[in-house]
Amino acid sequence: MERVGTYTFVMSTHTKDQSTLDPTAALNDRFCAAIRAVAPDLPEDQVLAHIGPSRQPKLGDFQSNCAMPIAKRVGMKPRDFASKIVEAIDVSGIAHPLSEESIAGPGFINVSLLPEALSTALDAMDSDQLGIAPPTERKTIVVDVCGVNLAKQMHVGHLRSTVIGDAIARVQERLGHAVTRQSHVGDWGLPIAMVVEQLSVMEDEGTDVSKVSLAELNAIYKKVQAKCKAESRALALIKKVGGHVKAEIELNERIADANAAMERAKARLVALQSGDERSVRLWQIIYDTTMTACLHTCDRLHANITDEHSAGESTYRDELAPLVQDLIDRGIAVEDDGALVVQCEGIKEPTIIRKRDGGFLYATTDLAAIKRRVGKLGGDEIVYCVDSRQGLHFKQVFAAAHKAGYDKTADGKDAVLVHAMFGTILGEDNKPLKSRSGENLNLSELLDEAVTRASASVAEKNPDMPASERDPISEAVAMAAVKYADLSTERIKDYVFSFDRMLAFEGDTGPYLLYAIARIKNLLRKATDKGVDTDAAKTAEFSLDEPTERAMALTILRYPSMLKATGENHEPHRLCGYLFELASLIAKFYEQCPVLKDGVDDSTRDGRMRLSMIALRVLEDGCDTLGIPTVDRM
RNA sequence: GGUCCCGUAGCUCAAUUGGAUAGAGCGUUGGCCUCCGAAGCCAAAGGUUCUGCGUUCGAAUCGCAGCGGGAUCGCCA
Repeated sequence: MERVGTYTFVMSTHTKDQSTLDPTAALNDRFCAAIRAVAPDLPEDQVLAHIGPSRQPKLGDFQSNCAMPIAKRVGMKPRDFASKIVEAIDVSGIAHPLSEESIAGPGFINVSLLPEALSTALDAMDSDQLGIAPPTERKTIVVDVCGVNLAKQMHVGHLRSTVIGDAIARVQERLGHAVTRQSHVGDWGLPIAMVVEQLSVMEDEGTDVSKVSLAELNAIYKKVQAKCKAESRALALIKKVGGHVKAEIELNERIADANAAMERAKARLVALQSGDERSVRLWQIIYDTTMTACLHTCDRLHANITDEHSAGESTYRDELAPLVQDLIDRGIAVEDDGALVVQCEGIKEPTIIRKRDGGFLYATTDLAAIKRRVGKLGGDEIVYCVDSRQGLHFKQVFAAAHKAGYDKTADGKDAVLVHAMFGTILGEDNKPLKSRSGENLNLSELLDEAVTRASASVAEKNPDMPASERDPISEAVAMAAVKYADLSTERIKDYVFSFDRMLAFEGDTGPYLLYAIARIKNLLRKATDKGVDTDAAKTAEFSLDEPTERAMALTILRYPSMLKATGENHEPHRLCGYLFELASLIAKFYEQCPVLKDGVDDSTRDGRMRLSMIALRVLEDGCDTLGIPTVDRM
């Protein structure tokens, strides 16, 4: 076994290792051997074959770009070097023999697979794992997802963290890593204390606060938030400009009210944090009400986020003081203008971990979270799927954690800390998506509208379908549409939310993927109805004569490396793009390569059925890996 | 002002991590349903990849400068 370039493979031909049957790995093997023969003095770490799918399908199935970089190293012209490679290489059993005609442009070497190599590779991939081998090194990856706040309904801002975060986690799971999701619930700050305070007032007035809904809590949250917000800036302005005395008195009264409310909230926070029984009971009501609704929405979104993944800020409460003390003791945290801060190299802004009044902050909790995630949870890599606006915050926290050594894993390595940031969801006006009144858009209402729209389309396409069958389909189609729209663009970019586009059911959308799946499933049902032995087709010889069939086969073979690339930088949009490409090929195949129609001989029929079945499985596996629900018919 | 992110077809987005003639979808124009689902397929038109310089066999991609847009910058979370 040796590791060359980016591929690990086995030389022996008699073992049934899947990697030997993967044409990319096999070609890599042969090219590297040829490179060594032509340039024996080349250092081993520069023996790179650069094999990839062909950029020009007319010229071949694969290409090697090895000639250009290596030719320079050995002082040859790229085309001359390519000629030597073509002369020296042995591609027997894999590809058509190479010649001068295989070389194009500055030195690209085009390779066309032998039909039997293609079907052998497909055959090797036709297993439960679809060609995805266990990782050479199984890592523990902690993914920070969702992150709702207590007493607040989920809004569009939580959509991306939940959908992308879950997809990132699923991809790593699919690649064979141990994944732990963590939802950093905002359950411990002053805002929550304000709501607790308000609930206690309501309870005193005779309200049964255990029956308060999340919507009501949300309203209370907004109300108390506004109440406590001192309008000192406005007052200063009036004083400066010289406003009416009456207005000034009125404003002063409001500020006094606000200050009083703030004082009560602070007192309540102290009571809550010191374990006051009534405060804790009221807090628990808020927690349960919020989380029940949140987890329901996650479930609806097919995001695998459950109670066990919730790790609220409150769970760190006993860890904060010792952590801060540790940082003081080791001289990592220093006092600055009354506050306690950590200064990190290369970052001008200090990370504040304790306020002048002794209170802890967002960064303090996140430091404790890193410590727990690396230490107790054993994370080798911690991925934060959080809004890009928190870029500086995570840069600071990561640097501070590193300075303190909280990122040291059990075997002494530094855990990889990644902020997998995402952009804002915009409205059609290119501004952050808000409701007409300027508030955050409620997520479950947004999903409801998607379902309503999907349902109308499903009903239109299937007038005779009973509602009992239509409803779950509409739900799945709507979620697929919303999720695909969120996942299919580069996550760092903002994107414009458009029901019309994502649910138009045309083109590059979630429903298009579902449609491709539904059509093949229908085809297989039809086959069974016609009395075709579908089990026999599962082991039939693949039909690969048509260009579309070959293209499908080559695309299917790319699945494992595509998944790997998706996991590398946590970029679900790569997998989306691939699945759309595969679905497009399926649609083309469906038009051009009849399976059950008259005039198709049995072996072609079975060979096409087998190709369809494996394509279907890749598509379903891909959707599942992204957390996109699928349907049998639509 | 400092820092970070973004700038690709009329619109919304890709581009296998530096590779060949920059690709899709929507929209536009024109074809294809007595034939496995037309939520589909085929074809056409549409580009100075914001600008300039640089790095090299080769740049949308890397570097520098500028322009335009967004975010963020000590006691909220």
